[in-house]
Amino acid sequence: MAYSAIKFDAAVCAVVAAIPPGQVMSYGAVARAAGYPRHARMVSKALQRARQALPWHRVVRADHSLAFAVGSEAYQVQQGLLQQEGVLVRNGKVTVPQASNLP
DNA sequence: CCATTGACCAGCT
DNA sequence: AAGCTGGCCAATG
Repeated sequence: MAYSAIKFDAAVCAVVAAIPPGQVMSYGAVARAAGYPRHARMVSKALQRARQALPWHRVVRADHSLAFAVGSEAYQVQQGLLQQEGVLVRNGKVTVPQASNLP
């Protein structure tokens, strides 16, 4: 099956849009959920291409650090957006407050 | 068409 | 625990 950037973008778009607030997902996880296990790096391209209002800030690295260089504009923007969602960024790593209650 | 680049990841030292 | 290495695969020059 040939790779189609359109379908890939659509799948990534859907997955990212489905990430609930206060939650984050790694690029690899998004790629897998979209059906493209090895395309972690392509997710970034897809997000750049997607001009829609996607919650791209909920996509972080597998080690929970932001994908941008520390101190860069994008970094601060993402951090701010996450903070609005209730996600804190400390020591270069995202930290989600208890989003679920214990049963 | 070959070489370089990336909003990455898992494994090893 | 923290850093390095190779692998990955499409986009770009």
